[in-house]
Amino acid sequence: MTWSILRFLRENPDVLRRSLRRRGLDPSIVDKAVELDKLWRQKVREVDEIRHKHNVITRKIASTKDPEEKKKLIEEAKRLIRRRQELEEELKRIAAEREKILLSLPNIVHDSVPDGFDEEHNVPIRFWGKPKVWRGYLDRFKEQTEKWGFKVDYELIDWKPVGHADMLENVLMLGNTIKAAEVAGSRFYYLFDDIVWLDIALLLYAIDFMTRKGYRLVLPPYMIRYKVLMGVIDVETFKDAIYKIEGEDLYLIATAEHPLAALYMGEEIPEDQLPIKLVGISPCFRKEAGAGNRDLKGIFRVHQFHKVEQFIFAKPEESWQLLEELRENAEELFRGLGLPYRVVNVCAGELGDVAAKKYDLEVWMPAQGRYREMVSTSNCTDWQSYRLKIRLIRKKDMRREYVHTLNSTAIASTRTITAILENYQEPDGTIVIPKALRPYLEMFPRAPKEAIHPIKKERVRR
RNA sequence: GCCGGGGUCGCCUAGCCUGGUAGGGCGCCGGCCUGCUAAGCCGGUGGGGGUUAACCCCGCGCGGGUUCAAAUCCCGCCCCCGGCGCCA
Repeated sequence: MTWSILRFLRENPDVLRRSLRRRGLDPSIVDKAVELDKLWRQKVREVDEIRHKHNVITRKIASTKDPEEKKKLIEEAKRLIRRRQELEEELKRIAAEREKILLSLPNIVHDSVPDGFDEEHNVPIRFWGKPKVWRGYLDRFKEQTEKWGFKVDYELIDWKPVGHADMLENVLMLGNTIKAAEVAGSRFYYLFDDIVWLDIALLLYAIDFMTRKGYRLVLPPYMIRYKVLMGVIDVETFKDAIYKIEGEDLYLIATAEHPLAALYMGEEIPEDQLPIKLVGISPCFRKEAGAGNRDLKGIFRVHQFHKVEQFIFAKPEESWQLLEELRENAEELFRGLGLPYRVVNVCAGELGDVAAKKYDLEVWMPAQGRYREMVSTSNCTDWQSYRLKIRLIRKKDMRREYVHTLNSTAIASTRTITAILENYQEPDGTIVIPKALRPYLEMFPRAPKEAIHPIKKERVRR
């Protein structure tokens, strides 16, 4: 048994208490868990003892010829069973309670994660690019850069860029969320023509990049079972994000991360096969139940989008280095797109139960005057693999350990489109297409090549 | 969806009819032996408890049931293979 949380629970529960406090959660749950684990072990001993007695008698019955003697032994066995059943019932109850509390424990926060309970406390660790800053947002910009001790070169602009939602719907007229709301509800959309090409080109760009890096391309199931879902997410995410298929034990995936993590569930991976690096492509379906009215306009926060996802199964001793690799891959993708970004080290209170550490990559949005999340990169250590029973076998002594799982966005289509709409906007409403995407548009005669132009009123067609 | 066959240790397989401590092969790990990496021999190779020793419990797709005793018999579910039906 090498699940990190259980090990600490028995050997050094203070580590767990500290981790929970840093997340802003009540550490007393650790005491309950320690108590239950002890009680469980004691009950296991009791039950095992009586099972042993019963087994001894049962074996004796098999080898006893004398019918009188046999009858006596069977009576004896029946008596033991009654006693055993009571104890087993008790054990079952305790085991279920223990299991429940163990599975409710969030991952152990890594030492390098900053303190804090909201995104104000996320710590920027790196800035890249030359953001376009509208004069009116200069103070805000400095608040998000210089306050953290970073001197970020920027381009001051006098015109205020149009927001991505207006750009899409009213300037380019290549999106229709009004009709989509009638048809499916808010946070849905119709996209047309050049924006669809852009969506496809972004996905191809990310797939091309990741597979060149040696990541294996995967198209996973878009629906998964409940038990798989519970292996990869916490209860909060479940409530906020997950759509259920009526009448079936199936749930729409919120990200390819979930079916990718489950690719090796219940399996044992020889350590020399690790790390296993995957790049998945899939639609993502999210309820956004906790979002309220945030980002209600446009396609920044929507119920469905396409995403290319990085995923790694790793040996524990390699996972922290691989987290940096995933982050670097995401950064390279966004540098390639020429979108100015910063990377933040997400604070303990904003991590979510699954991750031990998380980086967000946020792109500067000129029309909002804010850096907004485009990518999330997490090391989930053994939190998912314990639940999904994904282990590695050490070559030296055949010992089994839980693998570490890591995931990161490569490109999320609609969100990246919003970033392009604001960052590549010209004063006249033209959107210049990032050079990195052009190879993926060239092959299609009707796809845009260098720019997307505002549609003139008389040509509008929906 | 219906009918039939199947799911046993990392992989392959025996055991199931006829209930009585799950056996063999491969691979892997450790050791022995041989002047060499071959062959051979011995042990180990699922989970849990345990003074981590001895030992014990659990484990044959999952969950129930019958029985002193279930891989084995019965019921439900999941998955795989074949046939029929349906279908892009």
